[in-house]
Parts: sequence; structure tokens; C-alpha cells
Amino acid sequence: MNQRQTVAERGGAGRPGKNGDGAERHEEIHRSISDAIIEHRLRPGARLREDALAEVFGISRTGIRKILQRLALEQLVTLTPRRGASVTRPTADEAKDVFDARQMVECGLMPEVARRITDDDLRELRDMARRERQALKSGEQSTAIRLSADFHARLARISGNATLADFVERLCSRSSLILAVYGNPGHLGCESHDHDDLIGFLEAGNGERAQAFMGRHLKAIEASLSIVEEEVEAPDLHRIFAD
Amino acid sequence: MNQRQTVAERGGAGRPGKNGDGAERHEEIHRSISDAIIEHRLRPGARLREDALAEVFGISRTGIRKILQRLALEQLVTLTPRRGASVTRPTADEAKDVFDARQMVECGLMPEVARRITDDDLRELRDMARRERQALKSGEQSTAIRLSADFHARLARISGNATLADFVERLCSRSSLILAVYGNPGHLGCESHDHDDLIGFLEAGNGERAQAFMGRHLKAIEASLSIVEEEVEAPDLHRIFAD
DNA sequence: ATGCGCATCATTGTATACATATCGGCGGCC
DNA sequence: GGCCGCCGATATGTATACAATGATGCGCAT
Repeated sequence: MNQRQTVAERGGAGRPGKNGDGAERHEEIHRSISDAIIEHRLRPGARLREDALAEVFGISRTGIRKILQRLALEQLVTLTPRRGASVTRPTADEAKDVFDARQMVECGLMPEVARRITDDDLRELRDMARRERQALKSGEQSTAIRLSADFHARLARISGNATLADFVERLCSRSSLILAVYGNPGHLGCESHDHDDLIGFLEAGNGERAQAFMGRHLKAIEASLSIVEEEVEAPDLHRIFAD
Repeated sequence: MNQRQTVAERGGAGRPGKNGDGAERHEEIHRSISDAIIEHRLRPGARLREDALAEVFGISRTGIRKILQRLALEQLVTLTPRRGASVTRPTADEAKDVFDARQMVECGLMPEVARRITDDDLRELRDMARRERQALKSGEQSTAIRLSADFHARLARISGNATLADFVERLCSRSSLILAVYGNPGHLGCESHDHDDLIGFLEAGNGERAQAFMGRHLKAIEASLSIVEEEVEAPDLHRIFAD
């Protein structure tokens, strides 16, 4: 059905395989799925069938597999050998690792960020923080979560170190998954004014305080999680017969 | 032609599609290419044609593409849209970013490593350091480079944080590429006894000193590089007419 | 002789077809 | 009546065929 729409769309271009770039299409699809996961529109554990995705986005399974693979390397989806893809359900250990990593890297980046930050950066960060507060107020939790992740990633990028910024970006994406599994509904540990306070320290060029504040901020988020191993599926048998 | 050989090889197993796992084969191939790059048997800039690789490893292009994609995400190879894959040639900026990242993460991990390290770990690390020294002495520079990267990665893994350990592992791989481009032949900044000294601090449980030493160690490696943008290909024209 | 344009070729991008393994239900057997 | 095993369905893994694009080399014109 939508298959038809898809075909029409591509065919409508009149040039099959025309195209400035099919790769951009892939980028776009990747972003779509990625956002859906980060915004919790796709919950951890949700299965992602290749056929279904191929149909939805109007490309063949080949392209979808490529994208799923990339998502798997970013640890947003889990690829089980003969079972297909599903949204990753982070374990408690992984959650701890991710937050420890954020603690080290994001805090460590703050001094350099304070040194390099420009007025344009400050303006953009303020805007992001404002939109995040707004989303939170109007109950759009999905949007708020994504904006929060975006904020942290954007911040890291100001450091000028692309490698570390990419890493932080991925950590933030994974954090979003962790929130989906261990977070308390209706309360995402991120206090709404935290980001604004942080911007204040950075504007003052006070990297030290920004670093310390980021540390507390992350600790607060982590502390708001209810990390209890769910142990839902067939756990007892293995444990009982472990010896 | 070689197609036949391939078929024979797989058919030789008697079970077409038999197989403990085809995925393990992929893992193996990934490792093969990865090692070749890290050991500088494939130099930066070297082209990696899909057909050729498919032929060498006896699988079809589909599998090769999957592997190349993964290598691209690990930034060991660069995928140029219609031009295919080649071994990544890191820029000077990337080199700086990678070493800054290593400085932050590897040093930051040392205290935790010192806290958690076991006798088995120490034994293994000593063995790796020994083999590295030995390789260096006998002129097997390729092996020495890989062992050095392995050493740093192994060290990071002791911290117990898989996420950070994976990150360090990738940073070390990229460092190997950086060495290939900017390193001085016959002299890889890594002093042969450095790793042994580091092990000593860790054995003493002195995380602080290990951290400081790691910092100097990495700085020394970075300082040994000749980071001069090569500017080989068609550089002058752009620069001359830049205005 | 040199520079431009065109045709061919080599190589990647995409889709599809086929093989294979797992999951679910059903029937037979104990 | 319940459990084991088989069989069909579904979805993934792999290979191959086809299409499109950029590179290369040749020929022609100036």
C-alpha cells in the first residue's frame, strides 16, 4: 500500500537511480529510526523486521540491513544471529559503564569547552535549553529526552575534539535507552534548570565549576534511575541449575 | 575461476551451509583485515576493492561490504561514495584528537585499573610486554606495533568498563594508522621499557603514579610524530587560488 | 602537437531470488 | 491427557544479476 506511495515518490522523480545521492536517503532513514529509538517511540525489546522497515521506507532489504548494522555498532539495536534486530535493552552493568564513561569524558571536556565557547554557541545552547524546558512543561517527554541528549552532544562538540564528541553523542543515545528501561515514568532525572545553570558557568569561563556541576548533574540523573535487574524471562532455571 | 576454488573450499566441508557459524567467518575476516591495517601491511591510502577481497576470502561481495562498513565505522577504512574503500589516512587534526582522547581516557582509567588488577592480569601484561620487546629487538616492527596496541587495550579492559575499553581499543587502532602516516620509520615513539615500568606502578597499586606515567608515555609517543601535512596531491593549485 | 569530447570499462550501488534456520501449531504416541 | 516430534510458515543469510556512475584511453579537430 504505502509501497505504492514509495514507488510513486521515487518514480515521480522520473529518473530511477537519478538522484543527487541515495546515500543521503540512507542517512535520513538512519536518523528516523535513531530518533524513534531515542524518543522512546520504539521501546527496548521492540523487534525491527527487515521486511517491514524496507516497506515503510521504500527501499529494499539490502539498504535496511546496512542501516541496522550501523545501529547495531552504535549499540542502539541488537542483532541476534538468526532472530533479527531489536531495540537494545541495556543491562544494569552497561548502564553503569555508560554513566561512568560520561562522567569521565563529559566532565573532562568542560574546561576546554569553557575556553572555546563562543557567543554563537551560548545562544544556541540557550535556545536548546529553552526548547527542552518548554517540551517538558507541555508534557512532550519524548521530545524533551531527545533535546537533552542533543544538548549534551552539542556541548561536547564545542571542545573541538570530534572523536570525543562522537563518543559522547553515542553515550547520550545509549543513555536515552537506559532511561527507557530504568527511568521512572514522568520524572526524567534531568532537572529542567540544570542546563541553564551549566550555561551560566561556561559563559563566565569557569571551567572548573562547570566540570564539577556536570559531575553532579550526571550523578543526579544516574541516581534517579531504578536499576533493578528485571529478570523477567526464564531466569530461574539457569540460576537454579547453575552448579 | 577462483569461484570454483571457493566452492570447493566450502563444499570441501561436505555440508553446504553447514557451518558452526558463518558469522564467525566474518569475524575472522574482519580481524584479518583489521590486523593487516594495524600492522601496516596495508598502508593508509591503499585501495580495498570489493571483488578482490571477496576473491581472497572466498565469500561474496555481500559479506565483504558488511565488513568494510564495520571497518569504516571504526574509522580504519574510508568509504568514498562511488569510489570504494581505502585504508584511512588520518589528518593531522584527527591525530591530535585521538591522542587527546587517549590522554583523557587512558589516564583517567589508571586509578581504577590499579585498584582492580589481579595477579593473572599482571602475568599476562608482562608477557605481552616481553613479546613486544622481543619483536622490537628482532626487527618485527609490524608485530611490535600490534602488540603495543593490544597492550593498551588490554590494560583498559581491566578497568571493568567495557564501553570505555572498547573506545580505547578503537583509539589504539587509529593510533596505529597515525603512526603509519606521521611516524618516523625505524623509531616508534614507544620506548620499549615504558610498558614494564607502568606494570610496576600498577603492581604497587599506585594509581596516581601510573596515571602520571601513562600521561608522559602518551605525550612521548605523540611528540615522536612528525606531524607535517604532506600535501602531496594537487595541493598547490588550491592554495594558490585560495583567495 | 595539444586539448577536448566521446566511448568503453571497471567498480560500486541496489534489488531480487534462493537457501537455511527458527518458531509456532498440530498430530500421534506413550 | 500430556509430551515429543514433525511440518509449515516466517524471516534472515547469502549470492548473484542488473543498473548507474566515475575513470580511462582513444580519436578527432583545431
